Amino acid sequence: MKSKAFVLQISQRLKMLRSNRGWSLDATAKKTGVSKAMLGQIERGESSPTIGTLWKIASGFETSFSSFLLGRAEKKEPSVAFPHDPLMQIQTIFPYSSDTRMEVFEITLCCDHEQQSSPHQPGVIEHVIVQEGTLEFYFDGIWHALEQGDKTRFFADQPHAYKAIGAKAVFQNIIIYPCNNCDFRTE
Amino acid sequence: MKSKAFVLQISQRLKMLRSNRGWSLDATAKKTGVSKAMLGQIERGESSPTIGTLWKIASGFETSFSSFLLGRAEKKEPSVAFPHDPLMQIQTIFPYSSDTRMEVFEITLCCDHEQQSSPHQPGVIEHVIVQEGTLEFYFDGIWHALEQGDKTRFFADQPHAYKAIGAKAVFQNIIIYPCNNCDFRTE
DNA sequence: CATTTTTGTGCGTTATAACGTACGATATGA
DNA sequence: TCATATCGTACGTTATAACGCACAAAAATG
Repeated sequence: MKSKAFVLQISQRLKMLRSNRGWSLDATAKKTGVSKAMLGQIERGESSPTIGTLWKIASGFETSFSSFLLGRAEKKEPSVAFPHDPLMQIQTIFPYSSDTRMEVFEITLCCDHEQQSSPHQPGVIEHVIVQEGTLEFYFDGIWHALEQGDKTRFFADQPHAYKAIGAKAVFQNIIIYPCNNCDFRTE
Repeated sequence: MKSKAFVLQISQRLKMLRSNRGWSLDATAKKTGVSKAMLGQIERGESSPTIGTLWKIASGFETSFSSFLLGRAEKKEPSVAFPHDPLMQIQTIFPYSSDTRMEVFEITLCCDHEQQSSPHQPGVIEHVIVQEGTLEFYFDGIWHALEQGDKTRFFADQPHAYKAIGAKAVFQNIIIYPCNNCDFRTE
C-alpha cells in the first residue's frame, strides 16, 4: 500500500529534523508534548501517527505540518517532452509538481535556431525571462524582440515560437498549468 | 490555534468533498476503504484520524493529502511588502496574479545582510534559484548553503531567512500560493 | 398509506496509537 | 575502576482509532 511509503516518509522526515538540531528523544518529547516512546516508534516506522500528534510534533519543531508531506507521490504528472536538438539545450530547474502546478526550465538557443511550440491546453500561462543574449519571441501573430532582462507573460494555448538573434540566447521559462482539481458532481 | 482547530478543518473538508460529489457514507466507505462509522465520526469531529486513514480518504476522493491541510480561502491578495533597505534590493519580475497564483522576485542581498521572513499562510511554496554569489538559507531549523546555480523548494508556512555569504548574492524567488477556489465552497 | 431502500448514527469489540516506566547500552567524570 | 548521566528501545497499561453490525429516521417505491 501507499500508506506504507507514507509512514516511511514521515519517519525519515522526523529523523532528519531531530538529527539536524541534535535533539534527543527526551528533549523532543519535552518540546513537542509527545512521549519519547511514541517518537521512537514513529521514527522506526512502527506507528502511523494521528494528525493531532503530528501537529504537536510539527509545532514543537516550529515547522509546518505540510513539510512532512514533501515528496509524496501523485498520479498524472504532466511532463513536457522536448525533441532532442543539439541547438537547443533544456535544463529542468523545477520539474512539474501537482501541488504547485508549475514547472521551470532554462532554455539555451544557439545560432539563430528557431523553436516552434504547438499550443498547450487552455489556461496554461507561460512566463519568459531573458537571461542572456537577445531573443525573438512569436505570439499573438507577431515577433517580439526581447533583450537581456526583459520578461513577458502570455497564454500558451496558441501557437508560439522562440528564436535566438545572436549566437546564443538563454531564457527562463516558467509554465503554470490551470487548476483542474475542482470538484464535479458525478451525476 | 491548536490541533482542535485542525480536526475541525478536516471535518469541514470531508463534509464538503462528500456533499460536492453527492456521495453517501456507504459509497465513500467503498471508495476509500474506510468504514462508514469512522467517516461519520471524522465528519462530526469526534475522531482525530490517523495519517494512514486520511491518506485512504484522500486517495478515494482522488485528491491530494495536503488539500486537507490548507486553510480556508482568504480573499486577501498576497502582496509581499518589503521595508526599504539599502542592503537588500528587490525587483519584481512578475507581480502576483490571481490566474497564476504566483509571484516572482529577484532579490539582491549585500554585505552579509540577513533577511528574516515570517511564516506565510499554509500551503505556500517558495522556490529559490541562486543566480550569483553564495547564499545561506535557513529553514527546518538549520542553515543551508547554496552556491550559484543551486536551487531549492520548501513550504513557506514556517520561519525562514536568507543571508548573503560574500559581498553580494542574487537569487530568484518564485512563490506559489495554494488554490483555495478549488474544492472549497466559501459560503 | 405500507413497504422497501437509503442514509446517518449508536453500540460492542478489536486493533493500535500513546503513555509512563524500566532496562541495557554507551558515554562522561571523579 | 566505579559511579553517574544520557540515550534509545522494550514492556505493560490506558486511551482511542477503526471496524462490523444493528437500529431509527428519512426517502423512495409500490
